[in-house]
Amino acid sequence: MSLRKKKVSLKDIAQQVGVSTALVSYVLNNKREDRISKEVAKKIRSTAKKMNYRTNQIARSLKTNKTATLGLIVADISNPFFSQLARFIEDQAAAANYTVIFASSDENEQKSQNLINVFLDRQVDGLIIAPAENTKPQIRALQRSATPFVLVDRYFPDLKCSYVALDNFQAAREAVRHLIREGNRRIGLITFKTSFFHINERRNGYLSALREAGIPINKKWIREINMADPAPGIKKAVADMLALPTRPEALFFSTNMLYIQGMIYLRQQGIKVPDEIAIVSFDETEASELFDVPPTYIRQPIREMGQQATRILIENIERRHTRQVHLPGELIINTSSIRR
Amino acid sequence: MSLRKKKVSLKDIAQQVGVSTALVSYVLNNKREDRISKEVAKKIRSTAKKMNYRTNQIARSLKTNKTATLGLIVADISNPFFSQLARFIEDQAAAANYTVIFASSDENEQKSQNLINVFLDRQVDGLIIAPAENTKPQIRALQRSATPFVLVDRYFPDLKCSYVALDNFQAAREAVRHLIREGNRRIGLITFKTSFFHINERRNGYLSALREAGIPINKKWIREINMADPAPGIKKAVADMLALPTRPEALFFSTNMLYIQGMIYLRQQGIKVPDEIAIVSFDETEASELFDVPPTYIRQPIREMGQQATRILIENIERRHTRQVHLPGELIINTSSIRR
DNA sequence: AACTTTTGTTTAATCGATTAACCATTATTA
DNA sequence: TAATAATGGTTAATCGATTAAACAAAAGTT
Repeated sequence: MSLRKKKVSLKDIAQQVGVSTALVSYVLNNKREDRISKEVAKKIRSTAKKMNYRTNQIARSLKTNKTATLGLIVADISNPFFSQLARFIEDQAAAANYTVIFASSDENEQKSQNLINVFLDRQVDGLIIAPAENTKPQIRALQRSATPFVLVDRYFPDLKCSYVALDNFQAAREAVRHLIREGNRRIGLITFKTSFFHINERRNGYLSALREAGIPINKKWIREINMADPAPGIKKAVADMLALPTRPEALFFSTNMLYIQGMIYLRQQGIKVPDEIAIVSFDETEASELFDVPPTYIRQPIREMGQQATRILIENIERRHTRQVHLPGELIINTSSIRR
Repeated sequence: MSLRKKKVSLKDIAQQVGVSTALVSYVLNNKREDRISKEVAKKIRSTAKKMNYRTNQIARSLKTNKTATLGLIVADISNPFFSQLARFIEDQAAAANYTVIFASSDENEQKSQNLINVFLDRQVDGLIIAPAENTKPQIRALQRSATPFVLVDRYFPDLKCSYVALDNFQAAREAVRHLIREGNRRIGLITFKTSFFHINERRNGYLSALREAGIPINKKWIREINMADPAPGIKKAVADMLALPTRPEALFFSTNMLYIQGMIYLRQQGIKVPDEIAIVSFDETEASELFDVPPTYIRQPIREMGQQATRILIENIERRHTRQVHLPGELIINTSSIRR
């Protein structure tokens, strides 16, 4: 039930020491060190410490017009990909003396707009955004604002702004090429029905790999799952494919979530991977450990993605320019795609 | 390569409309509505909109001494328990017009102290903290500061401060009572070796349930895993117990992580759950779906935890007082603990 | 001795919004 | 009609830190 204690300000220290606030400010910020007597500096520092002084960042920000804060908006914080990404971004930002404040748009357009506004109101120095679906107009509006930003993981190809993303096309093509090299010709694709560019690039990579190998595209082997309630869709998609007269020998899942749900179903049905069907997917999670076969998958360079996005943003803040980065995925080959 | 545009301020609007900044402020904050002519108010609002004005929260905060921001420090954002918790806290805070800025201490003492400092420097109105191990001194110091805070999930019983946590003792006791009711008498415990009060309460609940049933405690059935690198420890603990001449008929895992790793091992060894060994654990994750038997577990009321913590904090901010809340866990009974 | 530098510090404006107190007008009332 | 109240607004101080510019005193230079 203690009364609210007032925080110590520069003024308090100045009074205590018997100098002006200006001097205190100079000392505590290590400015004009040549012009300040050692003893006074020492005294100021020690009283600041004694009085437990901490800079009021709000006041500093108002004057300097900098907050040393980056805003991070991820699409879904409950997705391990994003929580890892957030962590790397935080670390990289901290190394450059920035704090990250972050929030999740939960793949929701309205929430995304709110968050952008909240962050702008708080005068963040810059934004890192993994944009939710259909938020292109929001990003376009952001371009007209004063605040630097970088997209990450997802982007809009016709929007000229900075971003860091996986080269999804080449990653997916690599994955499917691998399946082809392993002797599979009937290769199914399970992906989301979406306007997301990055997801559709995965499909394009799949198609490209088939075409270059001269394998005809079979529409029955391509299934697009509704994002709203994917679980039953995935089950049905896999079931349908397995029931085809010419069933695929291999499946490419375009996201980890699709893969997990697909595997759960395959296991329920007692279908042996890779003997009856070979599998390649995206990303790793601790869940994969629970299936008996170690998965072949595309590993995204999450750390690098976070680091680059942060670095580019900070560069942007200090000196305006845009930069687009495509990072390569790495195909990690494991049992799930290799038949002996 | 556009030049940084200056943001629109109250002054700009005032000049445009030809009134004082005070008036603009009153209008935009809906204050003194009775004393302001409708037309002027309308004009101010429309020009504000036209000029795309957004309040500079930094300036407002400096004057009002409020940031409308809560700081949330979780122990490990990659843990789904915490990412869910974060989400509920965010929602609840948003409903009360607070923004949450959050960060993860990664169970690291030093990082925790840094984050507390960073948040205090930014003048958050209050803090919600899931404290890392050995951070009691930090929390004690926080008590002496001006900033209200609430602990969540974890707390220090000898520290008189607000917190919201599960009643871990009773939850664990309930779980073990259930195993006893199901006819098990040889019940093993796999837990962490830690100074965390909440984890040790789970052990106490286990002991209490055995005692009240008159079952003697067997130290060989209690294993404490090193938190630093748990996976091999868990494996060994389970293996050792299974190798005992009188092996337990049931196992109580005190955290979800222990449960997952334990199950992986049991599956590898081809041990049937619950026929050969009954299992009860803590928390649910999507991973549980991947084991064939639906788990019996203690469900924590995460939403309520987040909501209450937020509500109590905001109350704290507005009118100082402390409050301790213990929430009950709910035992969800499933196949993993029921032998037919 | 008169002038210039250097040294150590202070003054005061500023960032943008808030808000108590004040000031004109224009009704209203006695 | 004079005093009072209501109406619609403005003035100016303030939050706490930053920083260019000014200033006084001491030290150096010619």
